[in-house]
Amino acid sequence: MDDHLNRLNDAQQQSVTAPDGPVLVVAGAGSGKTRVLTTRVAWLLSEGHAMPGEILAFTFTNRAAREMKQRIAEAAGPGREPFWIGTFHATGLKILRTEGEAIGIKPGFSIFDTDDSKRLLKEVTSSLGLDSKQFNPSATRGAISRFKNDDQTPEAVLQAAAGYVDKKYAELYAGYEEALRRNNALDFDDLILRTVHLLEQNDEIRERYARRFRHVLVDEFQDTNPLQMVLVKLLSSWHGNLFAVGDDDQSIYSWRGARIENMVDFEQFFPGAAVFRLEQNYRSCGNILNAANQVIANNKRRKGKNLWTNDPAGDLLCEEEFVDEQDEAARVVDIVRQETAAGMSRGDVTVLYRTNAQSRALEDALRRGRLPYQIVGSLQFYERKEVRDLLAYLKLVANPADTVALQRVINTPRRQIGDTTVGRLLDLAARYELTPGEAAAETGVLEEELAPAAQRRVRAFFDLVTRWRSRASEGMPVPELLQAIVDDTKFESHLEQEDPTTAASRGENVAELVNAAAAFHEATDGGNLAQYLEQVALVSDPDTITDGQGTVRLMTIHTAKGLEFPVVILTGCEDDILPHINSAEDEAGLEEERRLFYVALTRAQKRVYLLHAGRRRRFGTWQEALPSRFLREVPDECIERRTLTTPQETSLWGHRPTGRGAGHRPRNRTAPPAVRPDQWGNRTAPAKTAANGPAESVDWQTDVDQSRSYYQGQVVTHSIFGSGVVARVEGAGDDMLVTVDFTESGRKHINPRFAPLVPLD
DNA sequence: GAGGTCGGGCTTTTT
DNA sequence: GCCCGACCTC
Repeated sequence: MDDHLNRLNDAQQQSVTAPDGPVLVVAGAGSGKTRVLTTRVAWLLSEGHAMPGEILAFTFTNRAAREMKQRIAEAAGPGREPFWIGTFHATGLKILRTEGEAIGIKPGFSIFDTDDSKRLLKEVTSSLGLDSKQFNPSATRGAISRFKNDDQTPEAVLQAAAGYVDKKYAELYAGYEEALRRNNALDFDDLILRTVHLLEQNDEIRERYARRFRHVLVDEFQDTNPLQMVLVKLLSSWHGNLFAVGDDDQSIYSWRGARIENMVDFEQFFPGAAVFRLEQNYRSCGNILNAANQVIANNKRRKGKNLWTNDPAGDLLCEEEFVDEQDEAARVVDIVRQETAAGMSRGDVTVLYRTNAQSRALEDALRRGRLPYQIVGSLQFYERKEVRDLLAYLKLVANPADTVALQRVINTPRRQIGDTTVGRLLDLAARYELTPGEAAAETGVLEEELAPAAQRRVRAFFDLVTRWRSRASEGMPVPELLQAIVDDTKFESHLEQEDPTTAASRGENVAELVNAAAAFHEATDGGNLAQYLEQVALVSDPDTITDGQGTVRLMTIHTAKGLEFPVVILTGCEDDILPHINSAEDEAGLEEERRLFYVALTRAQKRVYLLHAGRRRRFGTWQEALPSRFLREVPDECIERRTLTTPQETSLWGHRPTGRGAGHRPRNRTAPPAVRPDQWGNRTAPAKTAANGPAESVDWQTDVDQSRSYYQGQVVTHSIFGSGVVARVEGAGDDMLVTVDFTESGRKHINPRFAPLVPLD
């Protein structure tokens, strides 16, 4: 243990060994936050302050929980890791599974994810006679989520309702709660909300848990919402030992109800709290840290801190401007090649963006460039239709009351059971207060509304479900059950029939799902169906990040929080994207966007590229874009700026603000860049060598000379776009812009300095 | 009940 | 520019 303590700096040591009572550790980016948390737990254990079962730790992702467990095991020895380390949602669920009946939650309940909730809400909306366009389920779900996170009941919302819309939201909320109850389901927010209610309403249970947890620890405290705060208070109420770690500068979830005040006003919430500050950064080189510090200093609502490092200044940051998002994406491919040629592995390079929609152009370019990549988030494995369909079968097996799952699968694959039949079936079930399966099993019920053929088909379907259900209760392992469902439903031929072109890859996803279930079965030593579904419901994007060294990773800035990478490429550094157009109007929104930019910068250890384009496709139409205002907040001495602005180009894509860029250009023009000219000169050879070897290196000066020789009608190749004909050459030297009509990709504007154009003689 | 076509809306971030 | 849902026809 001493060994572990001695490796910490003073501030870290003091935090780790803080005496009982409330403790807040303000931990800047890269200041060893996780290390302090894990060492604190190991220290509590080794000093005899707590047994493993008496420690409760909250994280925001399963990945963080896993990492924490692992590190504690290293520090405290195997078998000593606490049992209660998990996300707020997983911990709430764990308590509800054992104690939920005290507040009327029936065993075997389902967890509804966002998609399930929206489907359910859609039904509720139309049953209230409302238009689901005006009250679209996404927006309604968001509103209900906010109500729940503020611990407001439907009745309270109704009382506070000012106008028509608010009143309808209250009705929808009430209807949605009722529908959840009928489906014996809880949504994400319920996992915390209901746990809070359970503990508030039941003195015995609250006391039992609060006494058990001698020490409660919370990671990413700046992201807690009011409800989570209440939960933390309840569970730490007996011993009063709360150890919270966070960074107000990294609070980026206010839209999800997070209250930065929980952290900023910590000492008011917990009088007598000890506060420690970690300001030494061990992650980023000096220039990156300097840039991040200067940017975040523009925020007014913060506790204020200044991160410092012993590390050298390192490379300058690079700002680069492109004509459009495709050029930007082509440059990303270029950078990856450059970095790998310089000794990085592809997994060391991470591409970040503000919105998921931006990933498309990047993916296209990476695919064309034959660079293996991994998208973390957006269309995740568990969001694919075929996967969700099969999971819905499992959900229905586990919870007969789950009508959302039922409607998903009753006619997938086709069973001649259409919307009319399903509607009648659900009506009957509701009328008799039975589950649809029970209604089908009852003699005489289906007969009331359904034609004989429909009765037969519905019964045949529930016969299948009942068979699977009894196998599950006999203890059939989840992977085998899943395989039985795939076989019994002839799922593979259903895929084939639905779309032959995608059947093969979707079939692989099915196989992958069975594999994943088998992995679960092994890892959990024969975990049951309910446990499997829980685990699947609570996976989040960051949980799926692998350490695969061979793939470039792409993700949103939100997803990247808490991670670090040697090289970060932040794309779309443009006003209306970062800061996002929907957040830029008020000061609070703008400050959160700035924190987002700050989070992106502070992920990087060695190098940062900040890319932006002059225009971008949005909803199929081009949209002009200006460089992000945050770029101007990065001090000139730590960044190398490469912008495209020349008079000629101004005419190319219409009105550009005059004067912008004038300050940067002389730096570029008068001399080769101050840093890494070798890297800027690196050029990737066209496709054939690019795929199998390191990039061919060309001297900077030679490259500039070579770039003078483009002429109209010349045939050239480009590593991404293939071959094409030069249509126009504008500018010269560093500012040259060549318009090329590519055979496959159409017209593109290329700056040969950024993207290699090789003449074909 | 199935399969096709058409039009509208979508893109902020997610446990 | 794409996806989903509404609507239409067989």
